[in-house]
Amino acid sequence: MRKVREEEKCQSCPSKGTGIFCDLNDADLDELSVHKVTNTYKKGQTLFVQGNHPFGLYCINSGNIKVTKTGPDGKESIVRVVQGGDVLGHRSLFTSDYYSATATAIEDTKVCFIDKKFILKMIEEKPSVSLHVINKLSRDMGAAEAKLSSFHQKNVRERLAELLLILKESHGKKQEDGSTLLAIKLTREEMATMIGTANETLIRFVSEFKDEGLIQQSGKSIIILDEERLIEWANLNY
Amino acid sequence: MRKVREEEKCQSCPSKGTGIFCDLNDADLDELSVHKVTNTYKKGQTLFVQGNHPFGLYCINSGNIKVTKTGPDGKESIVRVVQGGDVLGHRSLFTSDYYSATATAIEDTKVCFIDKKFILKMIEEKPSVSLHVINKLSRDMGAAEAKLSSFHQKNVRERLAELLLILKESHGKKQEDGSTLLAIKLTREEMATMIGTANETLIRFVSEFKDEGLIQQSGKSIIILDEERLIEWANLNY
DNA sequence: TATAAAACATGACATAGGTCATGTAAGTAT
DNA sequence: ATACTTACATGACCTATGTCATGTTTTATA
Repeated sequence: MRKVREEEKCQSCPSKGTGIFCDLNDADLDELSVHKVTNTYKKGQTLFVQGNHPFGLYCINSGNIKVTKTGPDGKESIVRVVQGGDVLGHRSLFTSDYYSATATAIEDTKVCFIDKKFILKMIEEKPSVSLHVINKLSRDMGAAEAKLSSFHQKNVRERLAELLLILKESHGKKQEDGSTLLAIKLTREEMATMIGTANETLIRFVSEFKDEGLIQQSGKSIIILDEERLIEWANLNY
Repeated sequence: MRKVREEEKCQSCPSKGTGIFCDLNDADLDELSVHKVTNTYKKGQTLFVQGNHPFGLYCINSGNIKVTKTGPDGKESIVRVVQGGDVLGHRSLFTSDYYSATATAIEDTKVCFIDKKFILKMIEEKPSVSLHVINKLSRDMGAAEAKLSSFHQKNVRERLAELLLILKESHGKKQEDGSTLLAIKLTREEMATMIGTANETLIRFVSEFKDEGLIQQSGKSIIILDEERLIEWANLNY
């Protein structure tokens, strides 16, 4: 068995408890450790590109990554954001299609890569892994369909409030003063593409929310001050 | 073992070859037959309702079913259409959430119901089943994300062209004269909610497409006359 | 530190498409 | 066959939001 440095073992992965491999025992994790390689990506670097052929699964150790689709005119939309503990590239892997989206690091990230053959073997042999994959896909699918109906049923202001609440769930860090810091650095342009609007429009509403004391900025990040009122504005489904 | 009428066995299901159970052997199918019940739903009847608790998996034998999300104001959006051979209700089942959408028959349908316990056992024991579920979810997810980016990158006319092409893939029946009948009866209202627009707006563009000779109507259904030009108008990603 | 390049911000203006009103056609039930 | 409901269709109008222009601030780079 290949020698794996202690700090590169899956056992010491900070995302160990949350990912699709969280139910594996030590022996299985050892085997997994051997069949993966760990890479780092700096902000702006791409993990894979729309149209290319998949050859394995990405397992995020740390850092945020955006998944974008590029239209025929070159316009980019963020369809999903993944973070430490998530897997990435599973969709195209299991349909053996080309990647239908591009994954780009939005900050420095550490990512493990597991080759296709091994992950498929894992799926076949370890029900817990496939159940976790199904679970992950189901959740992502739920989020995607929720966004879809929002497009039809909500205006930009409501969708922005909703986005901020979603980011709070996924990236929120509670501060001492009770407010919540969104630990993800997105440009306004990027946020705009997440809710399908123009960046000028998004900026206007962000400013409105600031003026109304719902949010505030800390450098590039956003702090949520008044979640209650944000929930009201979001006009959530229930 | 419970007695199952021959015509209710999964072996004689018209969707047998396409669904998530397509790789099972006769013995497994026999067991599955015992653990399911077959129901029929008339047009307009609901299989399950947003907010309710899931207790099993629906496996569509025949007929089209719409999956809708209802907003806080009561407005309905179709997020997906499922047809014979598809499964339904798997998402909420595996996340053990409440149903996040409502499923309604848009024509008379025949549907099998498999209880939760048994389907989870199946997933654990039959890797082929879980792989097919993963595959199905991955495809649905791909479709959902494609729609998401369309919302941002395309206008209503383009989205309508795209919708017609998608329906052609899923429900198209080639005619002798080379045209393609969409074998699904959707109201204009329903089509409108599928692409996130108002029904008046949708009707205008459908009329435009008719005037331009791209499509024609056969009662409630649509016939695609000129796919080539429709593809051009859809402005597809590739 | 200076300079270039992104990102943020705001005003002016244009327009796609939503809303409302009204009418016709086509199913569905009595 | 007649009434009634639901779907389709089209015009008039309005508004949310996209686009363009311009300026400022922040961040990256030489």
